[in-house]
Amino acid sequence: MGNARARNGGKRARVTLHEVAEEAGTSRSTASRALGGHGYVAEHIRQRVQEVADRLGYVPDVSARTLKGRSSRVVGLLVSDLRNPFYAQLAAGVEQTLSAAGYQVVLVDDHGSEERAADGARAFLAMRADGVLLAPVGRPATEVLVEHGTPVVEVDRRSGVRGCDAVAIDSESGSREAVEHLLELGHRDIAVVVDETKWATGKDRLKGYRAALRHAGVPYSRQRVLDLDLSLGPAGPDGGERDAAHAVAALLDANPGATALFAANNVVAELVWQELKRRGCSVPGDRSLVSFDDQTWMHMVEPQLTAVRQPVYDMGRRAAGMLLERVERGPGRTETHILQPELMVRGSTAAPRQG
Amino acid sequence: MGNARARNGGKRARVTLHEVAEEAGTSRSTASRALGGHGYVAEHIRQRVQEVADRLGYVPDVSARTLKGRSSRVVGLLVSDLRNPFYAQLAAGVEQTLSAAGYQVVLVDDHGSEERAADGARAFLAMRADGVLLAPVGRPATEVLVEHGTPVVEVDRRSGVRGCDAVAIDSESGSREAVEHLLELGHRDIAVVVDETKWATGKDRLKGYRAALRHAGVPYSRQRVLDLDLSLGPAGPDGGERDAAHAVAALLDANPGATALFAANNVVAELVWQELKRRGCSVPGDRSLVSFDDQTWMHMVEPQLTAVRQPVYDMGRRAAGMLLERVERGPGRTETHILQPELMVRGSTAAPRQG
DNA sequence: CTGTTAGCGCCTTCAA
DNA sequence: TTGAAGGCGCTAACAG
Repeated sequence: MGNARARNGGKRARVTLHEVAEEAGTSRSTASRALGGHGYVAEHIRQRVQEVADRLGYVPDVSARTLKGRSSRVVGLLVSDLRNPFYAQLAAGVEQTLSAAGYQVVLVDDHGSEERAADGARAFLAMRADGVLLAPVGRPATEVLVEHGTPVVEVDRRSGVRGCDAVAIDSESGSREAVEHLLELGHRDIAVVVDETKWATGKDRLKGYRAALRHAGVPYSRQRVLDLDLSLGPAGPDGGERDAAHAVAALLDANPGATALFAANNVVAELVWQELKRRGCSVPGDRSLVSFDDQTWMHMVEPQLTAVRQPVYDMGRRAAGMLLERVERGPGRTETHILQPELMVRGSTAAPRQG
Repeated sequence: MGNARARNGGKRARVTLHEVAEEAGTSRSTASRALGGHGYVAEHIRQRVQEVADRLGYVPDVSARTLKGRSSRVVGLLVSDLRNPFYAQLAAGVEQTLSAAGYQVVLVDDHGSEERAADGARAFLAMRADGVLLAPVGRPATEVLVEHGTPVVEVDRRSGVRGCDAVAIDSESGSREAVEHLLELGHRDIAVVVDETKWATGKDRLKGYRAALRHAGVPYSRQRVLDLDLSLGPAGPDGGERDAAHAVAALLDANPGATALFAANNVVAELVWQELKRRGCSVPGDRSLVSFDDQTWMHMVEPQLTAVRQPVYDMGRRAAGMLLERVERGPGRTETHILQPELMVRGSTAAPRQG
């Protein structure tokens, strides 16, 4: 079936609508209508054309279609690190919704680099993407797209650029809840490891941490805060991870009295967990640990980690859905959907020893 | 910078080469040459055109370029489940290599469905993708592509379709090594959980298991084999997982004497591990466990899992590299690269109790 | 109901 | 060194 004649080593010209029409004995327009299902076409003609197309293995050329002015049926997706399960789940959700709607997903991984993100945005523009979903790293990418009138939905993070929709998780309340849980258990000296506090989710998570402390009347101390910059670290393989591990160790050394730790994302949580394990620190005996973002390993380790669960896959689906709506409906009031995370209390948190 | 005049709510026509040429006072051809850097153009003209293009926020239209006959600079990537860290890593490696070479990656997740894979393949064809990377699910997808002369590199699995390159991990020797490790420890009753033995990697992994047994003179029994079909399970969320968990439980019940378990991929390993934990079975005390495919959680749990490590990210990079070569060089003898996995012996395997 | 015509935006001969 | 012309494959008017 579909025996496209495979000649001269597979580099033969593709079957075009012209050939299908010729073979079916009609004009190209008629053939186009027949295959596209628009306009009037005699049923027997429609069938004949369809049959010829199948026999010849005809596949319409989207570039021609796109050029002609219709939509490209392409959506760009820009994430920061596919190896991070968070982004993988996000991408999976996005792909799911988009492919169900007949869109193609063009994937770009910016590795946390603003320039790569902007390059990706330009590539989407060049492809005439109908819309773009991105977890912003700086403003340029979003700016370029919005300026050119491409619908954008920001996911997880927000660049602050006006004119785009967004879907995010309530980082502040999620982390506040996590820290309040620790406070309720009696912890007063709570250290925190964040990634990129200057903007993005890290900022809000730190805010939530501070809010919880303030609310409980516990003084805030910068010394308890470690701000990593994982995504922007040295390009070398694991170059940044080493440094990060050292930094975590230093944080623990500097805060021997800290009875609890709050890790602001899954990567950071892994680092902290490894370091605690490495130094034989018992959890939750010596220190309690909470993570923001719940990943597989967290409920497989012993003790299981208390974590703030984010509906990541759903967030991806949701964002893709918003984008499709925007693409259909055209410009209008932009919206931001905030999803609520959920604290999963498990074994890694308990009352401090000498509480 | 790049102040593309954002008019009428962002749906204005894009800046075209025509406008750039007009604004710069040249013909379109000259403008094209100036921006493309081909052919003769007076230097001052080139600069002026460039400047105008930047000012107007001109972005060349790839559909037009593609239509004109040049390459689309698009590569298709078809995987079976982005939420599986294996595929996420693979995709990350692919994206890395491809984007560095200036290609765009179109991502399709087929969820293990042959039809969706074939649909994806047709979409790649329609986009005139320069090449496609895929972890095959059945033959149709690869067939369609190869018939139409699109270069294909199969990754991890092989469809058996002739005319495409491939990169895979030596599943048979990897699993053989894993099982030999168990045999050396003194295990004789080794149960195995595989995914999709009928073809794909599961088949080879089972082969490796049998080869190891045969070599050691240990009889093979079908009763010790559980063949799951995770990817083809019911579409519903976790519908398949439930059944799978029960099946694993049944396997354990049916083989109370099994002192060791071999899980043929990371998903299966997770199921097995969960079930062992659920029934309070001590590892490696009561049962040893080895996994094929080493994922993060395996060296975070206690005891750490002995696992066959696959260079997944590298496999992705490698496959993408092969594809680019094939795209450049054109048709020729197809190649298959087999990468060697590595057994990481850790705490989940030990001599059987009454050995 | 069907065919003719006219581009979409770009690049690439071919003349000038 | 530059411009004019043609066409990639498709579709949307508009006649017939």
